[in-house]
Order: sequence, then structure tokens, then C-alpha cells
Amino acid sequence: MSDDIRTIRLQKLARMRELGRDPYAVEKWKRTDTAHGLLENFEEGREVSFAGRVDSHRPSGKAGFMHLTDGEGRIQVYVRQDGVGEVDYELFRLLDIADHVGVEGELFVTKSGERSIKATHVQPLSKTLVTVPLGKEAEGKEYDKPADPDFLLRHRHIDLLTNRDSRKKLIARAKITSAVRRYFDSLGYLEVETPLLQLEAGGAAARPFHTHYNAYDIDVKLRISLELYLKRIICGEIDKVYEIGRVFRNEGVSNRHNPEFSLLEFYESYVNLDTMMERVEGCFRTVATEVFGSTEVEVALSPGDIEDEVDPQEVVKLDFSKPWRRVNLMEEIERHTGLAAADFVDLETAKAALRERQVTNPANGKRILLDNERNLGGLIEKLLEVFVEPTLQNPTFVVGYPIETSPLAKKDPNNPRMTRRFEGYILGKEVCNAFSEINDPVDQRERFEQQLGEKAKGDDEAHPMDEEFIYALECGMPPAGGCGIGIDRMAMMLAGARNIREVLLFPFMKPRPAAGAVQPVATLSE
RNA sequence: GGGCUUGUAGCUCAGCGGUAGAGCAGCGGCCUUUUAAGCCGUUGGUCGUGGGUUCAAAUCCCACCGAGCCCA
Repeated sequence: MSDDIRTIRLQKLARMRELGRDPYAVEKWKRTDTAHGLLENFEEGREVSFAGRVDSHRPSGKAGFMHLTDGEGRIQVYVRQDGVGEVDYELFRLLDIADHVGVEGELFVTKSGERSIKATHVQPLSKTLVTVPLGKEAEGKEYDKPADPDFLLRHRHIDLLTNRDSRKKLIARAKITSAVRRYFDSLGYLEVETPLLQLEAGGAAARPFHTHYNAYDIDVKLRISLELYLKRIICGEIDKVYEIGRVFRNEGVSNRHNPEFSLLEFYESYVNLDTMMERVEGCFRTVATEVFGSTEVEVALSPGDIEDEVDPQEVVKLDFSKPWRRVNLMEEIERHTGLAAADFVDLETAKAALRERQVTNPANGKRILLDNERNLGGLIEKLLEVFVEPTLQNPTFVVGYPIETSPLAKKDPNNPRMTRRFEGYILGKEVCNAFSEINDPVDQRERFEQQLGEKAKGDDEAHPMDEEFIYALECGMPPAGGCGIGIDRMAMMLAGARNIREVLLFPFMKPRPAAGAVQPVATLSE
């Protein structure tokens, strides 16, 4: 059947060509206004030239209407045969929904009061060969739009055409990235690009993707973070450096995980955690102001954001004008679990204390699963996740992370079990991770060796040894602060997305099985 | 991994044991101010895939493949 439609459309295209008006032969069309601009600065009688996509098409014998959209707005065009001539009128009739068309004419108001263009000239600019499901629209209400999220994600162009909300979020996400760039550029940071193909993927705890480099016949990995290369640049006396780049983690897909995602990391020499906090605050403030127009951003909460049921319509105001709250990790854990510092001397003591006091997960009242924890640091981070994170609704920095889970952060001089590291949280979710970077090559080597020990014990996310990185430290690295921010998570939060796919134009999709199903004729050549 | 829901024409959906329907889109016709345009006519689906039960399955059962939500 779709072949029939295609055939008919091709016939219409042929007819347009017969009339000497091949849509595909046109290269440009003057647009004096956008649809929005036309409606806002409406001036009856003004001559305009406009182009857009046919959104509704209501021809009759010798006169008719169509609505055209241009991405941001929608305007009606009135075409009458004695206004455009027979050829143009036939071209108008040969249009289908979703075709692109250019019109010239003058602004006027219809009998029923709609601001419109009365065409004097109509020229098709592209012909659709399939039915494009745009749905219908009237008085702000929308009808029969495609609703299957799977379909819309596999054909994002249709989502962009039909779903204003999707469009808004994806545009916001793009603008966030560019606002972040402007912020760091304005501080004198240098933006760089570092290798995606690496012999050892380091800088984070994650499994990499593997691939093969034929020319050298070696296996290589896709990067999982930007960290180690950026710090080598710091060692080269470039004192402020950042990168926004795609990293790849060989993990499952979820509401908040895509195998490739965008990471911002920035490093600055001779500064401590306080400066890093200021940078994070400044970055969010800049993004809020530039993308959302205010240091106060309203974020729609969706069910699941907070432990208890929340009205889906509930909106929270996040204020980025002020410094974020600062808390200490162990103090928060002790406060929320009732355990004391003495309970955290080692893994077994801590497990015993939790068992003895029958500490349960406040979200569901169940015991906390501790069997998977191999070390005290892991246990502490688990407690952070269960007890503390849900309480961190307003922007908050949590300072002081355990040494086992922080192999790249300086030791805390006051507590050898802890490191100089913080994470930022908003609405209970992690938004950044920052260290005072280790610049002691001997310490760094020991940390990597500890990690190799964990790997030997079966932790396949443990950090690999990186001799070139150690060599860079041996050559001298200044004290420096470093920080990573997940751009997608940031965008989700600020744009009010509940799924990471809402802020990724083309999230990874499982391939479809060959059989059956609604595969539009459009090619899927990738 | 577990639970619930779901997969019917290009799109939105109805049908829920008797052999496939509506609206929109499409096609043909009428209409020179319509607007989810209208009127008349009309094309289009092996009802996700594979098994089973039954005289009979889109409809009941099982498995598989997708999707959505919730839980872990």
C-alpha cells in the first residue's frame, strides 16, 4: 500500500515537473518573516514571502486554504485560482501534507478572523513520498499525533515535527552545552580534544567498549572519561583546560543511562575544592540565566523523583543565585543512620553495626543489601545513596569521600581514610564529581596498585595502571582542582526530563527484529 | 531480574470466541473565506511472531519478540 502512495506521489512530482516547476530544482526561497513574526507584527496588506511545511491542506474547486509550519510557528495561507493563476493553483492542489512550499502574497484577515497570507504565487520546494503522520491541530489542541515513544525515538525527525515538548527539551539541551562553553571560555579556560581511542580506558570506574585497530593490529578501547589526558595537559603548564566530549560505558540502558553520553571535565592549576565549587555554581548560574532566562529555574517534578508520591504537576524552583549548601559526607551518614564515627573503622565493624541496629532503607523499610560490598568505601557510598541522596533536594555539595572509591583524589591530611573530593547534588541526584587532584606520583602509583588488587579480587571496573600518566606526574604536576559534570544529567534536570532519551537526539535503540511491525519505507541505512 | 499494562489499516483507536470496524490521512467527484472545512463515493489490514485449545480465535492458553509504567 505504501508503494501505491509512493507511486501517486511520484506522479504528482512528475506533474509538477511537467508544469515546469520541479520542487527539487529550487535552491532558495526568500523568507521575509517567520510564522511567529508574521503573526506578531501583523500588518494587513504587507507583501511577504514565506516558506514552510504543509501542516493542513484544504483545497476546493477554485480556492482553498493550507497551514504552513516553520518549526516555531504556524500560519494559514489562502490560495485562490484567480489570485495565483491556473498553474500555481494546480501546484497548490498537488501538494500533500508535509510537503515544503514557498509562497508570496500579502497579509490579510479572513472572515472568521484568522491572520493569514493571501497568496499571489505558490512554488513547491519538496515533495514527500510517504505519509508523514503530523496529526492535526486546532485551537491549541492536537489530535491523532503519533504516540508510540519507540516509533518517535527511531524516527526523531517526526518527533521534532510533531512534539513541541520534545523539541523544546532537545533545543534546551543544545543551548546548555553552548552556555557551558561560553562560561569556561569567559574564565580563560582552553577547550581541547583528547583521544577517544585509548589503549587503557581510565579515569573512572566503568567497563569500556573494545574495538580493533587494524593498521597496528592492536585492541583498543573507547574512552570512559576525559580525566587522565586532561591532567597531562595540566602537567604541560596549560593551567585551565576543559573538554566536552562523548564518553562510552559498556553498561545497560536505563532511564538515566545511555552507553554514550557527554561529559564535561575541567581542570585548573593552583586551586582547591572551594574554587571548584565556585566554578560549578557559576556554571549552573550561567546556564540558568542564558538558557532559561533567570537564576531561578522551575523544574517539573515527575513521579519517582522523590520517594513519596508526588503530584506529577508539582514544580520546584531551583535557585542558582546563591552558593550551594555544603555538608560533610560522614557527618550526614552518621546523622541519618544513627551510627557513630567509631562504627566505621573497618568493613566488618560497619556491617555488624548496621545489622545490630537493624538499620533499614527509609524508602521501603527493607534491610540494606551489604553482601556485594567488598570494602568500607563501597559500603559508605551505598549508605550515601540510600540515606543521604534523597535528602539533597536543593543544590548541595557533599565533601569527603572514602579513599577506596577515589583513586585519583588527594588524601585528606586530617583523615587518611578519606579524600579531598566532593560531589554536587540537586533533587537527590548527582550532578558533578570533583577532586583535589593527586599530584604525588608515588601516592598515585600506590592507588593504582590498590585498584589492581581490587581487579584481582574480581572488580572489573577497577582502575587500570597508566604508566604514561604516572610519568607525567613524575615530571611535575602543580596542585590542581578537577571536576566532571554529566551534561545529559544536567540537561535532564534543568529541562525537566525524566528519561535521558528526552535530551539525547538519537539515544541507542535496540535493533528491531526483522518481522512484521510498522517500518516506514524510509531507509534505515545505518 | 520481578509485577502490571500493552502490540488491530500510514496515524489515533474500537472490537475481546463466529470469521475485521471508525475517525483522520489517501484516491475519485462537487465546492472561490475554510480551519480537527464540508458533502457523495472509494482504496487499504495474513489483527507483533510461533504454537496450542475449539466445529470456529484479533478475541481463550503458552512461548517468544517489541513497547510503557512500577518494583528490585
